[in-house]
Amino acid sequence: MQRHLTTIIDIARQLGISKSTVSRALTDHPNVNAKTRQRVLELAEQLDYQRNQLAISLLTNQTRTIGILVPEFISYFFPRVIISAQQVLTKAGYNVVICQSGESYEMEVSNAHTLLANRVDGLLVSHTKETRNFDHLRTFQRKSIPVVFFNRVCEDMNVPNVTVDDYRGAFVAVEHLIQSGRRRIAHLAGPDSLPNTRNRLNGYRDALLHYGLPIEPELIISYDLTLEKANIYINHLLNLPQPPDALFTINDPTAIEVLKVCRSRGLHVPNELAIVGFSNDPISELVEPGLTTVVQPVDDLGREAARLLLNAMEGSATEMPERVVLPTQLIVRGSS
Amino acid sequence: MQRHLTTIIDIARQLGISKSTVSRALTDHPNVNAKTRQRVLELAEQLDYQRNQLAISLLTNQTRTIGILVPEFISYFFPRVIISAQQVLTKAGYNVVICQSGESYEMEVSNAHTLLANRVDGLLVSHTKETRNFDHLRTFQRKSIPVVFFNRVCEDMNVPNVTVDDYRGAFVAVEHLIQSGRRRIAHLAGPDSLPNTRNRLNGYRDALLHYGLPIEPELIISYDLTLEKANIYINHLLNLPQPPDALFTINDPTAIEVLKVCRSRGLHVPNELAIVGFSNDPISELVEPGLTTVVQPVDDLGREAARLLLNAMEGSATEMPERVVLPTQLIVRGSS
DNA sequence: ATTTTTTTTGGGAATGTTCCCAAAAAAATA
DNA sequence: TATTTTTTTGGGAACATTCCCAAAAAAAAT
Repeated sequence: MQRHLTTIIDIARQLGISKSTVSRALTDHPNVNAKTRQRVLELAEQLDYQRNQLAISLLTNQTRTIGILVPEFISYFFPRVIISAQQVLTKAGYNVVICQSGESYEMEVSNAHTLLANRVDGLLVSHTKETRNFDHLRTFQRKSIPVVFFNRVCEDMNVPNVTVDDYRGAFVAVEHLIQSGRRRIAHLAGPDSLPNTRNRLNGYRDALLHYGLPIEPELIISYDLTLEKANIYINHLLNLPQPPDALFTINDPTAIEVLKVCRSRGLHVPNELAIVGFSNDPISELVEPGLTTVVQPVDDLGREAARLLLNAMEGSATEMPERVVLPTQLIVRGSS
Repeated sequence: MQRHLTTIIDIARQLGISKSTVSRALTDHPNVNAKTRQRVLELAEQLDYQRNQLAISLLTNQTRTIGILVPEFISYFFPRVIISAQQVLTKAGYNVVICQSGESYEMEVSNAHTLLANRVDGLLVSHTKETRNFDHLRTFQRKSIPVVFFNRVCEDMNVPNVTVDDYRGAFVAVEHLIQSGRRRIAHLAGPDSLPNTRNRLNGYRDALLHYGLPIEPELIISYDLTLEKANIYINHLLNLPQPPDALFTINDPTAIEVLKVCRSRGLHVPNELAIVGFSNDPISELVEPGLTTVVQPVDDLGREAARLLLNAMEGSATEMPERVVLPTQLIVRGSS
């Protein structure tokens, strides 16, 4: 594997000039003779020279690369956020490296180390559902590499973050169910470790309280977001002596799973069971009946996260870290 | 931004030994006193030292990073392929950098340059629908950086590639429609620039020929994969004086779009129009009726692509480049 | 023609690491 | 104790680039 890529020195040698001059010609530095620049540019083109970003990064101590660390990107949510963040960052002249941890804490730590070793200039992160120890991310902070959380945030770390208004989204969703006459509203919640799970749960609780409905512990189940478990719990809820007349789920895939179970049990949606999801996956408008759900502004989320990171990297990081909460919105479809 | 990260030299100085010794201690080199190693390791931990991968890569001329270049990753397909490729590559000790070009040729070229400047050791690529000139990828070849195509391949370039059996998949899909009594089978095809579009089109044609059915040019429409266009063409087909009784589409999202149009026009599926998609998106089993489709072995695709790349990077690249074609399979659901 | 100014060029340090070679220290042998 | 062998250490080159400073060349001014 003795491939040799053209360097600035090769060009200098062939032209009988110094590497400094070549460097200047290649970097649009003013102090270079027009004709010399021309010759350099031509030879560079001819040898298809490609500047070695590694050497430059080593020297300047910045890579102009930012890392994005997400738990997964199969679902619709993260890819969309990443794309919109990437647009902003690319425009600002940064490269983007994406790592996904497959919801595994171990993988997340390993990815964090890789990004650190590769000297990213900043980090955008949404942690796994398993993550409880944030040392691997604090390391970035300690080395003063800006970190911004989005969607899944660690409130203990004193860094900027962007979330959607999970509490309000959940409140409005449950309020809608109550106002359409439901009285036994179950909630299939996510893992307790995630702040947005907790916020949605609080929204659910407060909506019930606000309308004078009892909070029944047997109607609240938190689970690990795997569809197998979802299935078990959905059936468990429907088999209760007093089954719920509505089900509010932590996300749309779960709600779709509920829809499938109802279909297989011959339960009519929404007459016998109303369903409300969360996130407005594209699937939610394709199923029959359409799924009532809470919209998360995915594009804004990515854009804002990128903006906060750029601020932190380029601006003064002394102020109180900015925390953005984006509004959510209920979309009512056939399932409720 | 004068952050200084701990280096091997800081450790050496604090311990009053040379950087060579520190380096040895840190890299598990045998020629180092056990006690010295211990001291180095402890201090490294304490200062949370992180080796600078840039410096190492510069020195060794390999980054142990491989680039994955895809047109998009919103759809289900690419994320899945990437994840399975990533698993293989991670296990082999490589980092993975993912770039998405948003189906834009310009962005693809720019991404290719970035990856080259960052000195990736290998490239996994599925090009955009706009890509007709492959110079930006040939550059890798010229610099003897292994390239492997997957799914969307450039047959002119003499590199390994992995595809699914698009021809056979399409043939079997259309055969199934014919055998269930359809006679006017339309095909909504992808852009001509993509080989898999062409292969699927050939499969469609040959199936018709094989069963003695005429090929009607008015029933074959290629389009650019945007859903807005899909909508227009679907309506166009259904408005024909002699509308089709079946529609075979280039992919599942398109087929779902057909389903939606049928729903809004009150057309019964499959009685009045049978629909067959391609790729077995998870959505396809959630819609009503379930979508008949052709399964692409996404995980195998990623795994094989990674394997071929590892071969090319580590093995002898002299032989004829390997080309893998993975089998497809028809899944019949309610839409046909 | 000489001096001053401007433009253009070259040399060398610096970035953080590994690896080779020589030197020093320690251990083993005579 | 002296010599040989083994273990451990240090010094410096190399990787590709940028940037500073000085030197050379060219142009302008006297």
